[in-house]
This record gives sequence, structure tokens and C-alpha cells, in this order.
Amino acid sequence: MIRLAGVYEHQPAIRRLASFCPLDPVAVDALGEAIAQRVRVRARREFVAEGAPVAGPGLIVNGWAARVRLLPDGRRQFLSFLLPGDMFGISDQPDPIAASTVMALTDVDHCRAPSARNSPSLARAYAVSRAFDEAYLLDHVTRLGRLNAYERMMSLLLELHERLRRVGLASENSFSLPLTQETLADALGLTPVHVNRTLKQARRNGDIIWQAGRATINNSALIAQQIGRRPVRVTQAARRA
Amino acid sequence: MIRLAGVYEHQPAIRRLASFCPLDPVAVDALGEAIAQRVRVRARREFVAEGAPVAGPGLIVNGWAARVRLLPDGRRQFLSFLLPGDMFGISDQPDPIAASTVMALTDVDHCRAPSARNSPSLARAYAVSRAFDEAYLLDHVTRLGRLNAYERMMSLLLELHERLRRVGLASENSFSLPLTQETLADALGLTPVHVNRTLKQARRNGDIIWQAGRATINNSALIAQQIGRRPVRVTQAARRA
DNA sequence: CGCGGCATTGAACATCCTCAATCCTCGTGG
DNA sequence: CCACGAGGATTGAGGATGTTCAATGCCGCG
Repeated sequence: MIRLAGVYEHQPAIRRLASFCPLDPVAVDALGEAIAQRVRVRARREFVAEGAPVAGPGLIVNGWAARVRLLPDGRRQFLSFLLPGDMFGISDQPDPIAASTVMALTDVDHCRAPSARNSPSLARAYAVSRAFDEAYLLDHVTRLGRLNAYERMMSLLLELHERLRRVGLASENSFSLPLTQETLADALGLTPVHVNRTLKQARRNGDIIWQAGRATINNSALIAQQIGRRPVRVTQAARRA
Repeated sequence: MIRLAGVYEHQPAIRRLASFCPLDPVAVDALGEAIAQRVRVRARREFVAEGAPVAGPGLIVNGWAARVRLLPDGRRQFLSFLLPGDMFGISDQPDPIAASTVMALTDVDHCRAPSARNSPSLARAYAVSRAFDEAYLLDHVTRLGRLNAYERMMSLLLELHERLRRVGLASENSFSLPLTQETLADALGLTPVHVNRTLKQARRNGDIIWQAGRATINNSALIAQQIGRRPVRVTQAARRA
């Protein structure tokens, strides 16, 4: 199909989809064009509202966002993080409504996801993308239901690292982590105070370093094994792009 | 399209799909035929194995099953319940592998889900079905992350009631609930002991009755409001079939 | 009658939460 | 250049929620 050239090589959205299925030129062009039309959302702004009609599928070009549920009494639960290259608002239905609010955690650039009608490879990449989203969501259910605070934290950090590596935004064992402890708490079903203590413990154990917005995981293979985590897989074929 | 006639009226799988989108005769026939080929799985048997290639999408004809994740140390988390009429193993991908194990909780009859290639209405019903599954899964994440034991319990019971009503397997405020407290515990991220105490409390409050495998929810509207639950919706159009 | 699976209960304990204070960092205005 | 203020991180003390361990009860079935 195509060996990603020039600018696209560093475009997370294209890189991620291409890692799922080699993209044909039609797809790459369509993605490049969509990305050129990206719009910016400020941190903390919500750009998809739960219950509202879905505008169509979107792509995160840059920055971090999250899908979130808000309870009437103010409690908040992050359902998943949306990293550069991730998709949101996909649906086969004719008149879908958003199943969750989507909120920018940092400044975010996003664009619409181009139709896959003229590109089988793109359609397939979308399908794999969706399968990954579902698999990570199931991991998250397990995380919240059956892991303790420490395990939840490490499990999430490992997931984020795994996903960022896929799009070239993480090194072997470290990555930019632009989240507050409060955000982490609302993702992990904990309080900010307890997140703080859990992180303190993790630092003391030498499992992680987190400073100046950058997280490092020491010995991730060992930690993954301790908490029973394996990399997410969704297809029988290739496990690495 | 078609007004469900005769035997199909009481066939949960058909009834559920038809509630999402009026089915054309081709779809009803295909479903009837698939259901005729159903196979039985004994309680406690696993009939989809996590990580194994997916055989193709399936339909629950009868009985209760659940998607489950097993941790290496024996901990268990149920990801979702599969009720009569529910689907499992759907994927757009060419070579998908199962994202989770599926286990029969009671004796279960299931069949393959017929291809939607020759029926636009069936394709649409599948799409809506999938949207519901996703929405309920997001609810479950919120349940585990941000609700306490009592809220989790009531929230799950309300969900089950809502879903069983859709397929005609629940009355106004009661339904058959063939689960053990241990199963409930593994769905709610609690211990069996605490599930028992939570149920005791709920009975004492007069919120539920649960005996001989049948659960009754008193005043479900009030309870739903107290725990901030609203019926799940996934489409702009019709809210009831 | 006795066994197996599930439900129920008590007591002690661990994990995580709440409340509240303090600290730190960084950007802004004087 | 420094004081100030705001948002986030950190810590302590006490308490609530849920767990663990172990015993007992219940009920259907062979």
C-alpha cells in the first residue's frame, strides 16, 4: 500500500490508523485533508454533549480529551481518555446521540473523520480502531471493579504508555502525562487525596517517576506481570506495525 | 414492514431487534431460521474464550450468560450480562479475536446471528443493538467507578429490568433473576458477603423483594431518581417500540 | 439422611474517604 | 523585582465503607 512519507509520519492520527491497516493513498489524502481542517478546543471545554445528536465521527489530532459521565450530584467518571490519533463519535446508526460527553483535558485539535466509503483500507482501520476502543473499555471495567488503588494506577499508566507508543508519542519507558491528580482520580474511581498517596507509594517503590508533566515507568514488564496485565490485542494477525 | 405474528411475538431475540427497527420479512425469516438451529450450553460452561478467534456474531435465544474477565489470581469481573435476545461477538473486523470470555450463567440456548447483507432493516437493528450494548457498558463503568454498593445494586437491577421489559420478560415491576449473590458480586465489584448485606438493607428499606429467583422493585421511578439513573437512549428517534 | 451449594451472620480489619490545613509553583500586576 | 492569588499537590487525623475469615443456617436432591 504505502510507506508513510514526510509530514504524515509524525501525524498521530494517520500513524495510528496505519498501524491497524496499511492505508491506501486515497485514505491518506482524505485524512490529510480532514486534519488540515482541524479546529481547536480549549482545555476544560466540552465539545460533544451527552444526549445530543452526534455530528459525525471525529479524530483527535492533538492534545488529550476524555469521555465523561456526570452524575446529578456532581460526581464524575471518566470513561476513557482520547489521545492524539484516537477517534470518537463512531456509530453505524442513522440518528445516533452521544453516549457520553467529551471534554478537552488540554487544548485539543480535532477534525472530522473522513468517510471510509472510498477506501476499504480506511474502513478496515476504523473497524480495528473501534475494536481497540472496546477492548480498552473492557479493561477499564475490570480495573474499576477488581483492582485496588495501586493496581488501578499502574494499569492505567501502562495502558496510556502502550497507546502513546503506538502513535510515536512515548519513548521506551516514559511519556508526557498532562493530567492533574484530580482527573486521574475521576478516571480511577478514587479521590484525589488517595491518588496522591498512591502515587507517593509508587514513587517510593521505584515503580514510577512523575515530574514536570512527564511520567516514567520503571520495569514496566515486571509491573504488568504483577498486576496481571497483558497488552491489548484485537486481531489474530500482526501484533505490531 | 411487519407486525410480528404468531410464534415470533414471544421470541426475545426477534422482539428485541424489532424494537430497534421494524424488521422486513427477510430479516424475520433469517432470524427464525437461525433460532431453529440453536444450540444449548449448560450453566457454568464457557462458550466463547477470550483471545480465541471469534466464530461470528451470536444471539442469545434463551437463558442468561455473561461476558467475563478472569485475572491470573482468580479474581473475576463480569463485564455485562447477556439476556435473551442479546447479541455477542459482533465485529466489523476480518479476523477478530474475542475481547472477553462468555459464560453461561443458566442453561443457555444460542444461535449464530444471521448476516444482515440482504436486509437493511436487520443491519440497522444490529447497529442499534450495538449502540445499546456500548451505552450499557458505559453505565457499568460509571457504576463501578462512582457509585457505592447500594447504588450499584439498585442501578444494576434497574438496568436488568429495563432490558428484560424490552423483550417481554418482565412485568411492570418484577422479573426473574436467576443469579447467585456471588455472581452479582463479581458484576458489581463487591464481595458476596457485602452483596448479601446490601440486599438485606434494600429489603429492609422496602426497595426490593427477591425470593425464589424473582426480583421485585418497588417504586423504581423514585429509586432511579435517587441514584441519578435515566433509561438508556441511543437514538434521536422513537424511545419505545 | 447426608451432602453440596448458596445465603446469612458476627467480629476484626483494611482500604479508601472526608475534612481541613499547608505547601508549592507559576503567572500577573504593582 | 517582589507580593499576591489561584490551582494543584501534599499531609495529617479521624471515620465510613467494604473486606476477610469463619461459623451457621437453609434447602433441594440423590
